[in-house]
Amino acid sequence: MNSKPVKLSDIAKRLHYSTVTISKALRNHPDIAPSTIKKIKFAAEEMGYTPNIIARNLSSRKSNTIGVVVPKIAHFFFGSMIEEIYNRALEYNYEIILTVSQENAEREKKHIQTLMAMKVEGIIISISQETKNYDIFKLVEARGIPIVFVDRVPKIDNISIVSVDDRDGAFRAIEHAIKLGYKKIAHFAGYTDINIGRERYQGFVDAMEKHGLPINPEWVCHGGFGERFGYDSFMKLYKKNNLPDLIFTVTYPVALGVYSAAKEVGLKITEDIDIICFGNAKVQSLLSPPISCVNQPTDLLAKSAMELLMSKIKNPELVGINNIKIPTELILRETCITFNKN
Amino acid sequence: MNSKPVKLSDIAKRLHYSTVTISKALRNHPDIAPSTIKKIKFAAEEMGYTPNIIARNLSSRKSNTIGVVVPKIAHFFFGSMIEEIYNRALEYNYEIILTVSQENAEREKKHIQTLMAMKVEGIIISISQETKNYDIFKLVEARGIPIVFVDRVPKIDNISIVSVDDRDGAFRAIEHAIKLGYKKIAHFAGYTDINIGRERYQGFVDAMEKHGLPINPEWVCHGGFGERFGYDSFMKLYKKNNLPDLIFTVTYPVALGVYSAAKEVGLKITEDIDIICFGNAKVQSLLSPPISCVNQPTDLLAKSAMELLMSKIKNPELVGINNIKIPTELILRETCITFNKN
DNA sequence: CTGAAAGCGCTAACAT
DNA sequence: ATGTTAGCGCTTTCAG
Repeated sequence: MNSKPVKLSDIAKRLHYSTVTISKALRNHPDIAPSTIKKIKFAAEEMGYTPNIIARNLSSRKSNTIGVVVPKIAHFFFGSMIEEIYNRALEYNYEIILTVSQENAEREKKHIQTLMAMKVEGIIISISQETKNYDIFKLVEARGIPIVFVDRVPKIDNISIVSVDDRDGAFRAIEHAIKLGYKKIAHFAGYTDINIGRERYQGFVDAMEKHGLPINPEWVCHGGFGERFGYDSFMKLYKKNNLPDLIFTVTYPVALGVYSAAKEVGLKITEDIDIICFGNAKVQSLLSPPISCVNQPTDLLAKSAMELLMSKIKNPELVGINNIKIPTELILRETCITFNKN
Repeated sequence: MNSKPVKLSDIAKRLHYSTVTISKALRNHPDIAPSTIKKIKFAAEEMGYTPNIIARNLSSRKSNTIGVVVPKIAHFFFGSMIEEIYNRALEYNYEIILTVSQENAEREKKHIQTLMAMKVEGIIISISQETKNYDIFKLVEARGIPIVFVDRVPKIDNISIVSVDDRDGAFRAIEHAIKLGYKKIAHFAGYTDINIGRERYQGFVDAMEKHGLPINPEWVCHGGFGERFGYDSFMKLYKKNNLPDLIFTVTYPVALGVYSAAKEVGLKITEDIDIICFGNAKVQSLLSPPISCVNQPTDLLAKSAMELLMSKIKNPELVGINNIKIPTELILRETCITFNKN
């Protein structure tokens, strides 16, 4: 074992061709006669040739690779998006280098630098919840590397964005609740530094204002996008004996946190306190009660992001549409479907 | 914009050093005087130097990269494992190339070939549920590329494996159920071609036999590791009016499918039919009722796999321990905790 | 259709 | 402590 890899020159020697011919034949270059292509491919196969992609990339100045940066993996939303990005990449015949920031701005920056060093041809990124310095993104652009922001995007002009219509989605959820009769509505809002937090909060505000409802500052909580935040926020209000009738959470994990907390203190969701959230998950319908939500189609997000990135890679000059909004959909299950408080 | 990247020679020219000196300085090579290192690093930073990893890898014949192949991403078990692998890689200062087989043997093979072509220094893989031809794995070994199999492993001798003690875990779950009083126990077993299916099934059989319980062939279902399989299997038994008292599912997603199906036909879990599963998920405790399960510590699995792979990379000759069994843990929640049938 | 020459950007080995 | 030489394995001109 440990046979050293066969290279082009080995095949060339064996077949009495030049390495160039072998190289071209293996890539189906029209220069080469079909018959020789067949012969060469056969020999390559037989000899167990594996191309050295590193050498190829260096030589061709093309990596055929795109970089992806996400805050998390073990999270349904990102998991599905990544999966779909991988599926698309396969179609485009591109490799993916996936990196995970773990919601950490510094790691994120380091990953982006690595991706640049690896000469990725483009980047798809969903920024971390704590990213505030956008210099690195500008640097990427300055280097001429196309970058597409998905879902969580920085506030910079003239960048390519693929996102869900957060504001509208939140608005519709809240308006739906208000029409049901809800007035005491809380919003566990995450971070408003970042677009998804900001926009969803805005949608919430829009709906409340449109219907002349006051916003109770104590019921607008900030702090994160994960379960922990949902749990803590709920407990805070609970301990103050200041629970609303309905909680609108900025993400699905936050809602999960609320479920945990409610369960812990013995409060029944729907009867004692109702909930609706932004974001979806397959298991959501198995929660008890199944939660109603604003669905974000991850497949469409991923698909659009890939398409946009590819078109930017193909036509660096072309500007075109660079802010794609994917519509959301209000999925009603068993929460927030009737108002049954006092 | 689109300034072409600065390279070593650019810095060399500016500072009147050779490229070699620059190269060494940037890598903190002891050859270079600390003062020059500082000077060079400063200039590099100022000029916005980014190393070309592709060139570096080609030249040094070392990619500093390890390849990972998993069947799925949007699945709690794999998601957490991947996340942990990424965390570890960061510590070891290695890059990860993650690929997803989507439970497809052909894709898996293609990915492995790509990883080899990318000159990864090692591979961590959890094989697809339909992988039956193991030639490619032998080829990897023959090429001298260390490979570690995690959780889902092929049946080949003398390979490095990190897995949970599936048989024992399943045995304990079933024995627990039997002691509660359960006798009519079904097993939704997935595929027994693959180790996890085979071993868990064996554990089930062991426990049943030990306690002299008959195994009803109609209650041992095969077909997959996902929700669909759980749903379908349940429905099949339901329609035949042949439901057991307890279902033991081979994975967590399969249990999810059972929950869905039971809900759909109006059967209450625990009261009408009870369940326990292999595998865990964060949201599991939020299922209603929270499911009891055999927990597989993903962090430990990932950690051990990385450690094992790293030691194989460092010492290619060294054999040492190459079959690591991680113990499981029976987590009792609200299913399968009392026997309350007729 | 095929091949010879040159070089991608970097690093290892060996001078100096 | 710094530089010279050579080459990683491939692809891109450009000749023939």
